[in-house]
Amino acid sequence: MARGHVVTGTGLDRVAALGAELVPRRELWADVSSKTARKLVRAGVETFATRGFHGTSLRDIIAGTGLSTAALYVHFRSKEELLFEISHRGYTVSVEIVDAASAMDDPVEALQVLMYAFVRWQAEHHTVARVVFYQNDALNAEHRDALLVLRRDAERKVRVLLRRGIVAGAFADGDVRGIGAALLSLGIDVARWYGPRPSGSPDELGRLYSVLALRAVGVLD
Amino acid sequence: MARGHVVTGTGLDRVAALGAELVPRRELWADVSSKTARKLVRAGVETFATRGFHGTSLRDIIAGTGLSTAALYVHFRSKEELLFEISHRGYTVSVEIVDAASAMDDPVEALQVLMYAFVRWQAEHHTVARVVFYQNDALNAEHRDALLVLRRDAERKVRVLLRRGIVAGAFADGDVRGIGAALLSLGIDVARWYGPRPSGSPDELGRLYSVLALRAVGVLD
DNA sequence: GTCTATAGGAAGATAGAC
DNA sequence: GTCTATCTTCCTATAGAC
Repeated sequence: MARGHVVTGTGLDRVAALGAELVPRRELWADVSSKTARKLVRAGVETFATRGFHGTSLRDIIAGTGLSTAALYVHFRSKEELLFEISHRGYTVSVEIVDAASAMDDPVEALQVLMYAFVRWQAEHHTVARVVFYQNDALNAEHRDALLVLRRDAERKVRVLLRRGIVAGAFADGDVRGIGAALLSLGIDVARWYGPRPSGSPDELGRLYSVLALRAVGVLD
Repeated sequence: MARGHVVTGTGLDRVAALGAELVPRRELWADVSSKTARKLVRAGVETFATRGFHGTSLRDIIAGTGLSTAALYVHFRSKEELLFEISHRGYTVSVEIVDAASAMDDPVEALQVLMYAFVRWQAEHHTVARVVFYQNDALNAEHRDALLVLRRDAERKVRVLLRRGIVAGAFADGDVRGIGAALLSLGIDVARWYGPRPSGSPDELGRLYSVLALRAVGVLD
């Protein structure tokens, strides 16, 4: 590539190292109440991701778990609540990544690390992410609203970071709302297309997207 | 903004004018065989977009059309075929936009016009686009494969354009496959978030994204 | 081409035994 | 906490009259 430190890679190793720290390594479903509930959550993720919430029956979910459909109701109030459990966890992770990256001093580095960590997580957990970001319409109003709060929070924090970069003279002045939305959009959409035969590893994708993020904000180098 | 002709807007009016010509103005469902079939297609678009294919019943579709569920089977072999009719049209439009833009001489202008036209179409027809790009899993294997051919075609043509820009010395050398995917990803995802209360008009969004496309390829200016 | 009526099956959720 | 059995509702698709 041609343009300065943005793409020569020296900085990218550092971004990848810092970003990798922000990607939660703890078992994703550690907070789920019981072992059986976790089994159902994992089965729900797989089936919801491939057939969608409405395309998935209880019998699809329990297939392979050795459980009955009735067992689900011991651990969740409904099929919809199982979906919410999954979605809420995903949104929480996203907000945590945005928070941790935003806490960094240098806005340039913060933006790169944010994008790297988010995209890497989306790629590594693309099955989970597909459910988290593409099945919101199947939730009831209360649950949908709860996630909307988290989403708005993440969006706002990205805009704050962008403004910080502009004030610091690191990013070009511009449409903060539009560019912020585009950056998150880019990251979320990874879950849609990143499939079983991906064109690059989560790390490689994170590196590329961290560069694209800098270019999008018109980093002045 | 700060960096040269890319963002100062002089060129953007020209991009918008050229791009607007590529956005099909013909009635989207003009090719659908009969008036009643068109009515069903339109109803299908609305319901599939809000509740998804599997979340939509035949009774949801026909509600408000004055037709019965049986009427649908006169015009389509199944609910799935109705979805395919919609999806196929959307993919066709996308390929047409990519084709028309790719035919332009200057790769910089071609890329901008491509992004402008595609994003503007996605925003203007976000209801249709939601169905086209987010319900493919509900199609049968044969229909899914037919769309995959069109999708691959569009992806390949975008990569050809990117390489043309690199060879011409207009774009920075780089990860053509990854950046091409990211550009399409950015455009497609508009359909997911562009809702009833959008933050900008389709034209404004197209302009912004045409600038982001240039930045993504590292236009050397 | 449209309707009413319905077949035939699968859906989400619950009852009650263990 | 888990099961089997089942309730009730809703689903896609078809039959047959007009």
